[in-house]
Amino acid sequence: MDVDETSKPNEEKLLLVMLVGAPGSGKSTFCEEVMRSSTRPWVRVCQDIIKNGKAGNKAQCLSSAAEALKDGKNVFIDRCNLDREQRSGFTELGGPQIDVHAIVLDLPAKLCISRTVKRSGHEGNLQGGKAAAVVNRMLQKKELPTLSDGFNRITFCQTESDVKVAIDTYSALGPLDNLPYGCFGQKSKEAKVQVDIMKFFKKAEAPVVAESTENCSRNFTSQNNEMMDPCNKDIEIFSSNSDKANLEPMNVETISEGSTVSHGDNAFMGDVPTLAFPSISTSDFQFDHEKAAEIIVEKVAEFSNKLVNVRFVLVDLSRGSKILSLVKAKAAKKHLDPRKFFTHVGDITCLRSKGGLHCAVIANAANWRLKPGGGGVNAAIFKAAGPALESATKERAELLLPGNAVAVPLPSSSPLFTREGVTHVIHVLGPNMNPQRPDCLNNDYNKGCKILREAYTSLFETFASIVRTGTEQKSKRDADHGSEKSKKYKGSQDDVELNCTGTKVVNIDSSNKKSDGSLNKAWGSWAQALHQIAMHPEKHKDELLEISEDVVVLNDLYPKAKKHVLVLARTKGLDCLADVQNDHLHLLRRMHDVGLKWAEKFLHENASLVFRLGYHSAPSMRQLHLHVISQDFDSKHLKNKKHWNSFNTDFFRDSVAVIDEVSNYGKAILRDDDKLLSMELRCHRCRSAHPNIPRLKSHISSCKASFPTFLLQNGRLVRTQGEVNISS
DNA sequence: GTTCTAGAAC
DNA sequence: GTTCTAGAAC
Repeated sequence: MDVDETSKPNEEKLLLVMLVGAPGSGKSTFCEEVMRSSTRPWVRVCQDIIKNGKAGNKAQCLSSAAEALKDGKNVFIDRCNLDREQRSGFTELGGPQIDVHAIVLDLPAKLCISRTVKRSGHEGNLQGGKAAAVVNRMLQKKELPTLSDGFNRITFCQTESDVKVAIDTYSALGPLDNLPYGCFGQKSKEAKVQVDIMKFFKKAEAPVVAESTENCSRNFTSQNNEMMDPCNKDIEIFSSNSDKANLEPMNVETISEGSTVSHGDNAFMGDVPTLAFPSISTSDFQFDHEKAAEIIVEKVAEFSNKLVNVRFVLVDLSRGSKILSLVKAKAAKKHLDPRKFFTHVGDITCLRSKGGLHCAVIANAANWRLKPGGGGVNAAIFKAAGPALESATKERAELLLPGNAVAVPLPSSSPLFTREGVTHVIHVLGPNMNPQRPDCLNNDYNKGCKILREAYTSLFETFASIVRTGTEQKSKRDADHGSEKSKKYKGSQDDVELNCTGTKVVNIDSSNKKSDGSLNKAWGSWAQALHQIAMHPEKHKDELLEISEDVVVLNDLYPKAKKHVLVLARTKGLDCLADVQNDHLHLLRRMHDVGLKWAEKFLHENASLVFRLGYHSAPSMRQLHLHVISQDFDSKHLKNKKHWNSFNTDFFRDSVAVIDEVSNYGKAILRDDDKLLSMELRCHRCRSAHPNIPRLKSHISSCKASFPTFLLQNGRLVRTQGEVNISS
């Protein structure tokens, strides 16, 4: 308790009392209770109704408060006031005859949410699941008031009985009674945002219920509620204020074999999502250690600033490792927070069992084919993880380009999962300087450093995305998935093999087998429209925007955004992305150029649009077509989850990436996975999750967040100049 | 009661 | 791909 002696009793002073709390924390009730029994005259200034019963703004509240005080009334400021900005201005109303108090209703988020969701007809009109999202967002951004903000007295209430006491205190204040100055009500650690919010988002609830026994430790966020908010992940995780990271100090190298991470008094301390990673490219790939160490430290510094509540651990088997000592020295020099980044000597496959260090995510220095074996870390991880990792990897991707990373959720059958608590392995491929291996850069360190930076960026971003995604990445339940899948493609069960409706990521060996169309029986009658147009454009002149020898352009019949056109290849037998081979590179580039031209034309008409060009991994309509689609997704035709996810998950393959992959590997990487299309609905800008399509659409109609980094890279988005893309 | 999803038919 | 609709979710 921090009592200031300067308050004097028995002097007639007015009070300006600011309520601080999320919706549902009981601010209005507080005011009402006090006003009911107080002998002082009170005025409640409520932003939700200040404008003739409608919501007003802060300025109106300020002037209304000032007026009431001038009138000799005591004032409650009944609005959330959760951040400094919201509170600013009100303390200035205080003075010799006016004390300014704050009552912080810091009740459990769960309680606020359930109250807010339940209530109807509240003045702020925050109801239903949306309210849960709002409450969470507010609580994550909250900045508690301090005396230095200009308050004479602050009362913190963390329980309903605290609130009751405060109500009684203020109710009992007669006109001549004054309360002592200072801070009251012990404030413990920052309240955590409620995990229960997930219950408002159906999909997210499912894994918890259905897989709690099987997968309990996969959900590392269960011990870290702050990671769970699906509405505001970016703000939480990419927050730059790191004061939330209540991590215990942990010195570099204090964790070595046999040591145990202390759990301290912070419930989630022991389970801060941690990424263990080996040094990429310095072993078999013979990358220069000095340069690699520089890049590691640079990238860790960058990401540990961006990510709150996560840790990075560089792991190497040997104590005398050159790369470890280089990195340690550079990290110390750069004053990297040893709680967020440290090095560890030990086997990356036994971090918990032998090192006492729980890392939910480990990185693997993979090879481009994502195959086990070889040696070093790759062989060790595949061996330790068992065949489960191999099949799970196959399901996610079949090859990896240098500079890229791919996350693989580890099936619960894997020993790495059960023994070490590893939930994900992130395969990452760096540059290669070893002439014995593919893609040797021949000591071109300009290129090499660039790729290594990309590799770490991709690794850390993938890690961040796993942490953000929390429970949604659940392990594959091996048995039922495949059979389920074949049901979907009626009429084609017998040719599962090669066309783009095949079951999984396309097999590398399969790409050259098909092409004459004879194997392609998967297309229903309704799927032929584009094919017909491509074969006989002259019959469809009215519907077409452009006809040339190799492509035609048309408006999508059911546009999923304000602008949505298709660039349709006219090549016979080229039905989908899976059919694309090296020979089609020229066509792909041409389709991209035509698509760009149209995007630019639309941008000329409406500069606020943003376009993305790409292919569906498994299109519904026959005949290869490139989607050119504006990112507003403002369309009555966007009706269901599949519509959304087909444009906003990895199912959508950016044209630029496809061209890259085909030129490097002769084929495009496909993410033809039902799971992608049924993923929870997330805003493509701020990544917030939404329980259904109408809610999502209402959110995206006003979301102004900038696009996620990966979309800003490599020209994936097409927009008017001045809106800068990150080039990498 | 209304809203929303998801499966079947086309 | 869409439409229709039963029934689940709210």
